[in-house]
Amino acid sequence: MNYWLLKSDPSTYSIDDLAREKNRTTAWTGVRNYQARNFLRDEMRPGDRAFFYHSSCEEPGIVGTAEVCGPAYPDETQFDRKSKYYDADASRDNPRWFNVDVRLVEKTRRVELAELRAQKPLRNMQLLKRGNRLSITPVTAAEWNCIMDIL
DNA sequence: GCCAACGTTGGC
DNA sequence: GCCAACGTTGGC
Repeated sequence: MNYWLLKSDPSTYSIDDLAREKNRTTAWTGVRNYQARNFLRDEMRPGDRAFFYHSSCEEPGIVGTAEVCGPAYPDETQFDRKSKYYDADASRDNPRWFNVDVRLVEKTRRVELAELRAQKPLRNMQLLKRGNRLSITPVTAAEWNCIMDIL
C-alpha cells in the first residue's frame, strides 16, 4: 500500500465538498501535470491512503484523510469542450489525462505547515520542499505515521 | 500583491 | 536540442 498527499484549493473543491458527495466519493479530475498524472495512472492502487491538503488559501494544511477506491481511468473533463480542463489534443482512443476515485475517510483537525515543519521525520517531505508545486506527491510510511500520530 | 520555483511552448 | 519567454502555483 502506498501513501499520497492530494492538494486542492478549497475555493474550488474543499474537504467539505468531498464530505457531501454520495458515498463521500469523487473522481479526482483535473490533474494536468505529467508527473502527477504518472503517479495517478501508474502507481496509485485501490486501498492506498492519502492526506487531503488545502492549498492556495488563507489556512493551508492537512485537513483529512482519504482512500483511493479504484484503479485509474480516463478523466472525462479532457473530452468536455466546456470544461476548463478540456484538452483538444486528447481523444477517447488516446486519452492523455487520468483520474482515480477518492473516498473521504475522515476529516481531521487542520495541521498547518509550521507544525509539519516542526516534525523531524518530515524533514524531507515533498510537500515541504521549496518550490514544490506538484498537486499529487508520494508520502513515505514514516511520514504518514508521523502525521497520523499528531492528528 | 509579491515573488520564487518550475513546467510548457516555440523559435531557432 | 537549446533556451528565452511566458504562464501557473502557492506560501507569505
